[in-house]
Amino acid sequence: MRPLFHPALKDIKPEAILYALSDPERVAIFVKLAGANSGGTCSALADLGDRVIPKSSLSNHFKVLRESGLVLSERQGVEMRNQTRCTELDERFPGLIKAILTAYGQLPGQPKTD
Amino acid sequence: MRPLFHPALKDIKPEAILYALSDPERVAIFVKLAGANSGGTCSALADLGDRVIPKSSLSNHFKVLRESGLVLSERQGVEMRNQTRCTELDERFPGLIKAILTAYGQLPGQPKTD
DNA sequence: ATCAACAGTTCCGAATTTCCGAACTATGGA
DNA sequence: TCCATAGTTCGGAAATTCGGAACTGTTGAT
Repeated sequence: MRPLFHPALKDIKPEAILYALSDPERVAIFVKLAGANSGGTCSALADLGDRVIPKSSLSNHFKVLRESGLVLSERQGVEMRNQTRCTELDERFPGLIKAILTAYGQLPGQPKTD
Repeated sequence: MRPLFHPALKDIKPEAILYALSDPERVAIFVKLAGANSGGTCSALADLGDRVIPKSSLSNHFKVLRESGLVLSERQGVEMRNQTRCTELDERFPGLIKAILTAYGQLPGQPKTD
């Protein structure tokens, strides 16, 4: 297994962020991670309620999230610990993540007003 | 030629906005439109400096921008007048467009601090 | 040490999407 | 009417996405 790639903060591209978050499944995953109710493992995030994401697809989603700079993944024993890079990201792209999650009506702790 | 489709404000989906603006060429077009230095016609926006977008591709870009709700197009004689729907959009998704354009370092009248 | 179980990745083929040249359509002017 | 211009649609090659099956790496049990 080749080592997981994470871009340095300065190398994070807005187009990659927008692309990654233009898929509602990935948004759902990212939001759950940001909420951090789960342990941040992949399999804990597979269940979307209406559908269970196949694991190869899930692995792909995480790859996209990771390589866009949205998520940090590190192996911990047999499983993968994932966390968002929100704090860093907000430094590089102020307000971006918040505005996106708000648009999706998914900003944690903020009820949908829609 | 079938009539051009524009979504109603309430039907605009964040995923469509993000997808549309995850392509740097479309962002460049959108920024030029927002700046409105050009007349807003398609052909006036084809020249990106480093490359001229082929017209079928340009037409496709406008379709994506239009159907995502970012742009309003109306025929005026032989040409097409395009304008952004920024004001409406900011009502529906507060701060989103601004945050995205800032991330791209392309907010009109705002120099890149990068 | 070997084996089994499990989390996640990689491989690869089918289906979908993107890209763009060529053909086409609509409008206005000579 | 015929031509020029602005943009759309068509169609096929190339690239991307999706997901099942096979694989890898780690842990725990025997």
